[in-house]
Amino acid sequence: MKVTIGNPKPEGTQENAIHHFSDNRTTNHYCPVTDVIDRISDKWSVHAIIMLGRNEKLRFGELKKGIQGISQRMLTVTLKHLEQDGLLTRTVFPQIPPKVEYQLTELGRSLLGQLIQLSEWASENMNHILRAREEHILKSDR
Amino acid sequence: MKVTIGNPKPEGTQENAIHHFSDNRTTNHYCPVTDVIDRISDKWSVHAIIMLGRNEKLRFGELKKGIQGISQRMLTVTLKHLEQDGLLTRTVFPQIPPKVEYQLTELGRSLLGQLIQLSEWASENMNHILRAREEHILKSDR
DNA sequence: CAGCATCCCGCTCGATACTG
DNA sequence: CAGTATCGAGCGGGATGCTG
Repeated sequence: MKVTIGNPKPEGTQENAIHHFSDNRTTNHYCPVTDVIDRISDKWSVHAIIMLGRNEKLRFGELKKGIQGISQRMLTVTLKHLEQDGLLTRTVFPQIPPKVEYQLTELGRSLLGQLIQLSEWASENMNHILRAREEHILKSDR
Repeated sequence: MKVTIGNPKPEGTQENAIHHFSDNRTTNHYCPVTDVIDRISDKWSVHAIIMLGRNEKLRFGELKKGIQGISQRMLTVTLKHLEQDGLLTRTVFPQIPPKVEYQLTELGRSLLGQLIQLSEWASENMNHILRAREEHILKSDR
């Protein structure tokens, strides 16, 4: 597997960490930001990370109960992805009935920090967005 | 339209801005974080915001060229959403041929700041994630 | 309890054609 | 140039049933 990190076509000046990232799948170039966005963009992943941020260790069933509305299938898939990305650990206790515990890694907690930042921004700015939406509805009515 | 901001079921203690947010669509409760995640999670929205963060003002065609791989349809939809949310402004110049300019609002630039944070985190931690993935591949091979 | 396998519906999105 | 309108394939993800 061969990857190139950074901007495929470095046109213009870019002072900060913003890359012009293109789709990782349709091109043979690779960009980190797209990848993280892909993870953040998965609603269930975010839910799972936040749950584990608040509880340290959780079992499969506990996560299922906590993440309201998630299907068993999606929880399985989500946890598998997060484990593959090294964001959480999966510990199996070989006993009957089986017991599996999930826990954020250091990397996972690091990402959690970012999500908290994001949620704080959301809380602070949501009223702006809601107002903008309502104004738009009014505008389209007349 | 009636919305309630915050946690539908305030179980346990939550010290910071993390809400246990449920799906805005399947429930009649509303939570700001889910809404912002929905926006962030839209890959094309992120591309558009970053493009406009680097260029101040852009026309439709310029955005289409800059955001590699986006279809004309999705660009239209994306820009409409972002405008409705008050993240960018759309200025029409009544002339032939028509000319439309898009520009981030203050709110949009504020969100851009968050995205930059995120991209910096991604750049710093991406190698961790990549390594985790490769190790997982090796593990599944044997 | 903690999953995996399968089926299948619905929505997203790309492709295409047309307009002011 | 900057869109709108329509259609159809693809697949994300829910429901269900079965295992160790």
